Amino acid sequence: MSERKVRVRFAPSPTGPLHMGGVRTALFNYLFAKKHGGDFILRIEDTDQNRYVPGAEEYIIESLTWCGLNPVEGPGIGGNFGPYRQSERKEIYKKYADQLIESGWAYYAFDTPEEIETLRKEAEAIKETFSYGIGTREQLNNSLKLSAKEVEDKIAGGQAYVIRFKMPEDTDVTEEDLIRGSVTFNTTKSLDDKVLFKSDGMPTYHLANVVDDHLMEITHVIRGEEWLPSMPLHVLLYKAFGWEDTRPRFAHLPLILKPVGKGKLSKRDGDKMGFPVFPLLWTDPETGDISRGYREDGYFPEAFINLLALLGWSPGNDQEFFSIEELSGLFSLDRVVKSGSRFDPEKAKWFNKHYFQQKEAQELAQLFKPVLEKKGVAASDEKILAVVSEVKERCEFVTDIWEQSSYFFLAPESYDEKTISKRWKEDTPEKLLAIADVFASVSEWKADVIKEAFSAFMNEKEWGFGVVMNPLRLCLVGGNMGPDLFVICELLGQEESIDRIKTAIEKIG
RNA sequence: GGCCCGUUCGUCUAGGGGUUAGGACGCAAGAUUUUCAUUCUUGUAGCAGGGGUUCGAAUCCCCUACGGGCUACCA
Repeated sequence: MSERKVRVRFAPSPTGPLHMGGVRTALFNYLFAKKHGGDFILRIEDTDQNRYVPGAEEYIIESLTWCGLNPVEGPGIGGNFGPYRQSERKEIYKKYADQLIESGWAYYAFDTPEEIETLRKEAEAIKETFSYGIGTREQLNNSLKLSAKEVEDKIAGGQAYVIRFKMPEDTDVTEEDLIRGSVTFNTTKSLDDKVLFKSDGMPTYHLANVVDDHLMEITHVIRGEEWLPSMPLHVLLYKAFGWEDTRPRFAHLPLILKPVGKGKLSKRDGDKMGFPVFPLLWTDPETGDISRGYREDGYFPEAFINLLALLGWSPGNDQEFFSIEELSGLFSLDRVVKSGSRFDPEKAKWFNKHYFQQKEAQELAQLFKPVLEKKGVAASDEKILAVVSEVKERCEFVTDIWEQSSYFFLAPESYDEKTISKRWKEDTPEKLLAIADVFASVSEWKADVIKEAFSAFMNEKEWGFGVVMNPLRLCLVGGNMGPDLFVICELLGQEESIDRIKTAIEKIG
């Protein structure tokens, strides 16, 4: 078993957009595969036809692509173990279910959903929980109780049935989870007879997952903690099939929790607190509801991956920034924490800021151009690059650039009230007019030249720099923000700078 | 309710018998920037509680509390 090539799979179900927790599961699978020179496989678990959501599968694939988590096998990619959509493997499962019936590990059950619902309600009424399994199955409508002839007749007669796993009694199932260590479940205490094969001819997750993992030669099942309770069922299923020698090992990842309050991270949290919980923007095909995405919110995929990697895993030292290649070399399951991690949107932003600052102004300028176009602003590439270079360090996202730089492209329409009341004195207009004259006399419109002329004039007049520069900034920018004032002047151009001074004096008075 | 998993600063985490319990985000203060932001420096704050084991527990064991997950012909 140890010499087998590592093969792991990410197996989402296309019931909606992929949650960031799902992306992290994909990431950890991917990293584990890379670390061990193995294969990362995508398998679509669409055995529930009722929950199929159009576009979800495409969304999943696009998300993985954006993150750089490319499977080597999967739908649309191919591979020697396909098909990779469970709905297309439908014929495969029945024979395995039958095999379990023959070997006595499973049985037919004819109870209707309504009958079971009634049982459940009755149990609830006396504050108990109905469980189909040890202790109740002998009283129910199934092949354990019925004669072989009765069962045959029912099936021949077209009566709907389900195939259930026959949970062995009072057995301790112990499994070494790669993250949590030894975990034990007692069958009688905690396991019921799960449906393996549904009346619609499709397998349930439990059967399909075990059969496919076996057939696809999966060596490690790395999935969310919500699957931990069904691990003993899966272990028993491998045993029932006689696949124990080649069966995968399990690793259950801790969950990602809400930033505040109780429970695991959900779509609602993002809406409420203003951060994305999905990698990409998603429009619900039924309701038209829009969920924001990391990509559309301006996150870089490398930042998204980096922050996800550190949610539940750490390298054991103080390093915070990792490329996906680095992660691939460093990752190991025994450094995954056991406890759930609360998601911190603030730290997520900080990660993006790091990658943003890391980028060359040239690249950022390219990303900023479409924003300008959308605003209907025309500017030369040289100017855009110069502006981006100047404001870059005050931004965390590409989307911040406009907020920090709009005044380079558009003259201010209003002036910050607080700055006016604080900086605009009675003699301010006359001083600024004098400065405008100085500006007009500058022969070479360069930041250092302007500064020199300005300083010489200021010294001559013995005016305080602060009392002039702050209102001057207000005229040019509209507020008290931005880079060096003379750099702003240079980028604005001589005429525009002077115009803005005059306009501001008119408007503010 | 039952079963299972977990618990180190507000948050993410390091630390696995002897540590001044380390780092990061956030927050606060100072420096620099004649603005704002950046940057830098410093500070802030934690082993859930109780019992053991031990010369010595954040570290090992038990109990309690709390948190989380599961409990479908959903994945």
